Amino acid sequence: MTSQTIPSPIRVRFAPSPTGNLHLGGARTALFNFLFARHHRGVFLLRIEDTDRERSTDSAIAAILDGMRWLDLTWDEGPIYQTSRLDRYRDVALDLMARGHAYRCSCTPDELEERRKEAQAKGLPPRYDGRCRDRHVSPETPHVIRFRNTPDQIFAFSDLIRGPLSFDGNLLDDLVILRTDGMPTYNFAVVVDDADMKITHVIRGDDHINNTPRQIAIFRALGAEIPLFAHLPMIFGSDRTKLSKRHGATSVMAYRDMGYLPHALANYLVRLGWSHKDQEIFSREELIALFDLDHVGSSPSVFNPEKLLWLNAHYIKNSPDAALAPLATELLAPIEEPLPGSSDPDYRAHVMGLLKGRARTLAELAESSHPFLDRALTIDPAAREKALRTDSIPILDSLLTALGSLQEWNAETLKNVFTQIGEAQNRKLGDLAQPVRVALTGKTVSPGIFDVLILLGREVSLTRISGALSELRKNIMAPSPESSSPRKDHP
RNA sequence: GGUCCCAUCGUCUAGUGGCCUAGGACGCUGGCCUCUCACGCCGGAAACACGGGUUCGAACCCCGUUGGGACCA
Repeated sequence: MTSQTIPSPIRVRFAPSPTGNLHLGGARTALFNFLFARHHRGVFLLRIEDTDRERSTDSAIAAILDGMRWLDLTWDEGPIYQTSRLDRYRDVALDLMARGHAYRCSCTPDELEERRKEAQAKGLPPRYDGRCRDRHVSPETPHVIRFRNTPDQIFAFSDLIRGPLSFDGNLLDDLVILRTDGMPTYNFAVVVDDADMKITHVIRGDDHINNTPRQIAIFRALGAEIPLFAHLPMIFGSDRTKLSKRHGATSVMAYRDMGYLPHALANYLVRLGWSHKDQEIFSREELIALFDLDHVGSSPSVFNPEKLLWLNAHYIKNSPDAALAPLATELLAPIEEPLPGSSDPDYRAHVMGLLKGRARTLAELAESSHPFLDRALTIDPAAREKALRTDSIPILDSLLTALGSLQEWNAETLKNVFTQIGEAQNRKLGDLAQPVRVALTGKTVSPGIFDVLILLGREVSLTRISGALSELRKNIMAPSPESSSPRKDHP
């Protein structure tokens, strides 16, 4: 709403519960908060909501921080741990009680459960009946502290994404704010924190929409400034239910391990819900310059791994070769015997330059670079079947001889050799290139054949071609099966 | 069950009453390029959930229906 004044400076927060990895939905919420803060030159703070001691773990905290760092979502304040603020929650609860906004309740869980069942049996909503509201409960008896809900209140607010929303306060019951063990409940801790931390905009998942009226009630009782709310729609899996492991990897770090670039993921995530005209590709700077809440949509979106893959391929293609090399190296399968010179950064960058155009992930990039780094070559059986057949013997044989006597090993001389032999044997370039490609790389797919020959160099190229040749000849000598029958295994 | 949210191609979305015989992107698909695979380029199929209003005019505003979803229990 343009009529609302935007407080300045803007302060936002990302407040995950450390019960698992940073997942895609959380990452997008963090990203939106981050971009909003940067765009408005505000403050982005990170708060760890770890009051659920049963489910919170240190490893989850570490995983969330790792995910945030990997995505380069730097926070300005925090991480602030709710468990370090327990005294504060208790003080506020006591203060609320002193001012009549809260009261002690000694109803036991069993009693509550029994009354809930009764109410349901009578067709009544299963709410707390307010039994302890005006009863004196001594601080010595085990008790919780409940918030005293004021009747006949209307909770109306204008969601920055959805517009005006209103809730009937009579439907709210007296929620517990402090448990028997002194731990604050979720809605209470959030409000105390947001008030204390002077949060101006609460940007969070819309699974919290129904919590908002209760939270506003507490803000009011506290006499605190009520922040503006922006509820982001959910991210669904392909079956339009909440994204979960069933839909594939959901943790941000799993995408790193699969060879995704952090900015590719960020670019993908930001377009889930937010848009800027027809633009799909955004640099980080553009995102900060362009992002705002007014173009965030209100309907849920379905996670589409194919599009993420496309974006990742785009960013790989546009990354500097030298930057790619160390990233791909992390995902590289073990090398048996390094090719001479293959650890040289310039050589590695050169390999990346030739391969990055056809890789969609860093993992694919690593996989396709293996033949250029390891002397030991694994030939893909399907590739062998397709391109290394008996009729490629004369081709490889002449090529080997001609290449072996070459004075200069460069694109021009290599091309000449292929052209001459092609003409002599009445074969097209493709007929020659494919067997050579498989002999050199073990795959039917590779960069241009002359690029491969040059990259590998004379010695390795000739060795691999003659290796393939003798392998073929061995097969033809053996009591060979028909060409259509399964290939014999090689020792 | 109660409360709340949502609804444009399969998917992400543009669209804020006339510019819409609805645009872009992923995916799919036909072709070009070509030593393979990609990239790139050119083309194609593909959507305003339904019904009522409001209006000279509705994808856009209102109501309802249907369908999804979330939260609480």
